[in-house]
Amino acid sequence: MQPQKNGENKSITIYDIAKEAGVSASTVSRVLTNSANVRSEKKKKVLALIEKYNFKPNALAKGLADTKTRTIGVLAADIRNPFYASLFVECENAARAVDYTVVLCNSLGETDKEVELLGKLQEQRVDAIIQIGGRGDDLASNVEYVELINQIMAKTPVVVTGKLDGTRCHVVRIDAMKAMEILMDHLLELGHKRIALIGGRKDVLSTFEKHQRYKQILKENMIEFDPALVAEDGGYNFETGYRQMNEMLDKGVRPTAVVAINDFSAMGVMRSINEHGLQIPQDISVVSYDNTYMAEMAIPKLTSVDYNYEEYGRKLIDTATAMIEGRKTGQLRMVMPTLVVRGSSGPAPLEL
Amino acid sequence: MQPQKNGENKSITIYDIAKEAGVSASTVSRVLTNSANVRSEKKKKVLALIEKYNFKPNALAKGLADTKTRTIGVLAADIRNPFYASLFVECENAARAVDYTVVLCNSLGETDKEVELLGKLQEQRVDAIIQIGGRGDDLASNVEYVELINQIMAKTPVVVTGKLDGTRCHVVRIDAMKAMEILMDHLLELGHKRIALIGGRKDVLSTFEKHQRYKQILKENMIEFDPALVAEDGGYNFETGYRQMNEMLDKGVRPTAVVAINDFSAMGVMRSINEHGLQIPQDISVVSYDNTYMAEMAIPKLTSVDYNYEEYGRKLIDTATAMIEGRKTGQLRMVMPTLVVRGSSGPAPLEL
DNA sequence: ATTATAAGTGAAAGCGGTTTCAATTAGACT
DNA sequence: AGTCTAATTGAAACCGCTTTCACTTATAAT
Repeated sequence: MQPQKNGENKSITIYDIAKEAGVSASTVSRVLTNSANVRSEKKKKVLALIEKYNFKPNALAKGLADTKTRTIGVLAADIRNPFYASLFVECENAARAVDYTVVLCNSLGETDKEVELLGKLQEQRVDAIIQIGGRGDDLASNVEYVELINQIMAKTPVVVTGKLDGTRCHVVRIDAMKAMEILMDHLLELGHKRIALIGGRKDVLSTFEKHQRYKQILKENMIEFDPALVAEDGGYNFETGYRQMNEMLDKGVRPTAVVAINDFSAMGVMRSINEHGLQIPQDISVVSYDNTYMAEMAIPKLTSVDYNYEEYGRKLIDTATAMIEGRKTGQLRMVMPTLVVRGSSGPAPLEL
Repeated sequence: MQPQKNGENKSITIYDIAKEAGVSASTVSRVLTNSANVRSEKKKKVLALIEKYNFKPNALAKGLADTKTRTIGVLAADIRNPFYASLFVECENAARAVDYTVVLCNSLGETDKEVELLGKLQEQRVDAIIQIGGRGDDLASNVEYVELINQIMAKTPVVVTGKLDGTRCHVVRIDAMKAMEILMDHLLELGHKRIALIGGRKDVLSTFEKHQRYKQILKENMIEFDPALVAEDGGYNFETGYRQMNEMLDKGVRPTAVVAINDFSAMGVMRSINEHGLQIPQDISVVSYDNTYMAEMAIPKLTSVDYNYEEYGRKLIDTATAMIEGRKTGQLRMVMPTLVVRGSSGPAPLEL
C-alpha cells in the first residue's frame, strides 16, 4: 500500500531469460527479433519464459542498439480540432498496420512550442516526423524555420501537410483547388451567382489556393468578382465565422451561398444567418470543408467536402516510412476531396 | 535529392562534444544534466559547442542509463471526442510545466487494443500511465484486466479516471454525483418535474453514479420515479441521443426537461425535439455534461456541466508524478463540476 | 563414411548516455 | 609556505539490447 517507489524493482532482461532458458542472450535476442534461425526447442523454451514473466523488451535499449525506434512523431496544430484528431487517429491506424508507433504533440499554433517539440521529438529519436498543420502549412516559408527543418532533416525525415520551400520535406496534402472546384460546381449548378467566402487566413497555403481557384472559377463562368463577398483574414473557428457573417449581413451584403473555410466556421455562419432571420438553404446555402461530425449535427445538416481521412493518414505514414527506409515516393502526394451533399445547400433563390 | 537513407549520418554524441571541448564525456554529461559543479569556463565552452552543433542528447541512451524517461503515457479512449482531446491537451500542458512529456495512444474502445497499447507503453518505459476512459472507467472490474493492471503496476504507476477495484491504481475523477446534482438543482429550480435521462451505459461508473443520484434526488423532492423517462443503455454520441429521444417522443412520453449524457448526445436530443415540432427550451429544456465547444454552437446554446479541464489535467499529472517520485497523494481525487447555464434550459412549461 | 555447406550459437563490442570512485586542483586559513 | 577541505575532473562500469565474428553442430551430397 505504499506509494510506488521509483526504481523499486529491477526489470527482467534478456539475460534473465537467457540464463533460465540455458541459452545466451544473443539467442534470446534472436527469437525476440526473429532475425535468425534458432533451434525450435530453444525457441519454444525462450518464448515460454517470455510469456511466463510477461517480459517486455526495453525499447530504449533496443532503440539505442539498432538506432531505430519504429516510432513516428506527429506534431499537430491542435488535436481538439476534429479535423486533426481524425487525421491523427488514421495515422495511428496506418502506422499500426506497418508496425510503427506514432507519438503526438500539440503545438497549439505557437511557433516556439513547435520548435521545442520538434527538438523533443528528435531527442526521442523518432524515425520520422509528420507535421500536421502549423508552420509547415504556411504559404510563405519563414527563413529561420526552413533552416530549422533542414537541420532536423539532416537526421530525421519530415513530412508536412502544406509545403516548405527550400527543404527536402515530402508533402502530402489536400488538393485545395479541387476542393474549391467541387464546391463551386455544386453551387453553380444550383444556380448560385453571389457566392461568399468566409473564414481562413490567406497566409495558409490551402486557404490561399482556395481563394485563387474561386476567382478563376468565377471568371470561367463570367461572374464578376465582388470583393464584398470575400471576408479576408478570419480564423478557422465558430466565433470568427459567426462574426464575419454578421459583418457581411449587417453591411447589407447578401450572398445566396456561403463557402465557409471549415465546419466550425460554417456553424458560426449558420448561426449568424439564422439570427438575421434568414433560412438555410432557402435564403442562403452554406457549404464548407472537412466533413467532421459537426456536419451531421448542424441544422440543417451541412454540405461539406470530405477528405477521406483514412487515405490521408495512410499516405502520410507511407510517405514517412518510405523516407525512413529509403524507399522512393513522390515528393508531393495529393489527397482527393469528394463532396458530401446535405441539407444546407439548395437552389439559389429567385432573383428579385 | 536522394531519398533519406537510413543511418546515413552518425549522430553527434557527448564524446564528440567532449573531445572538441577538451574535457571528458562525464563533464559534458554534467553540464547537460546540471548534476554537479563544472568550472564555468569549461561549462561555457561545452554549452557553446552544444549550441553550435544543435546537439540533442539521445533520450534513449539517457533513459537507459538512468532508468527514467520523464515521459507519461496517456491511453485515451478516443481523441476525436473533444472531452478527451481537451483533457489530453491540459495533461500535456501540465506535464510540460513539470518537465515531463506525454505520449498519447487511442484504444478506440477496443479492449485488445488497449491491452496491446499498455504493453507498448511499458516497452517504451514510460514512467507512468494515465488511462482516460476505457476499461478503467468501468463500473465492474474485469478480473483479467485487473490482473493485467496489477502486473503493469509492479513496474509502472497507473492512474485512471474511473476506478479499478483490486488494484493500487490512483484515480482522479469527476464527481459525477455532484454533476447530476447541479443539473437537477437547476432544473428543479426552473420548476421541472418530468425530467428525462438520455444516453450512456450503466456499466460505466460515472453514468451509473449519475443514475443513482438522479433517483435519490427525485425521492428527496418527492417526485415519483418514472422508468419511461430513463433511456437505458444508449451510447455517448449524436446518433444514440437522437434515436433515444425519438423513441421516447414517439412513444408519447413527454418530459419537460432532458438530461443528456454529454454534448454529443444532447445535440442528437435537440435535433429530435426540433423534428418533433417542439421548441427548446419553451417545450423541453435540454442540459448535458462536458461543456465542449459544441455547447456554444448548439441552437439554442446548450446548458452544460463544465469540468475545468485544466484542473483535471493538472491533478492527473500531479498524481502520476507523485506516484513516480514516491510522493504521497490521496489515492482518490475528485474534480468538481460547475454549471454553465445557456439558452437551452428554461422554466418548465405550464401543466396542461 | 567423408566432405562441403548451411544452420545454430555464444562472446564481446558497441549504441550514447549517467554515475561512482578515486585522483587532482583550487581556495581558505594558519 | 604549508595544510586541510571542498570543488572539479576523468576513467570505467553499467543500463539492456543488437549484431558481428568465429566457432560448433547438422544436414546434404558424393
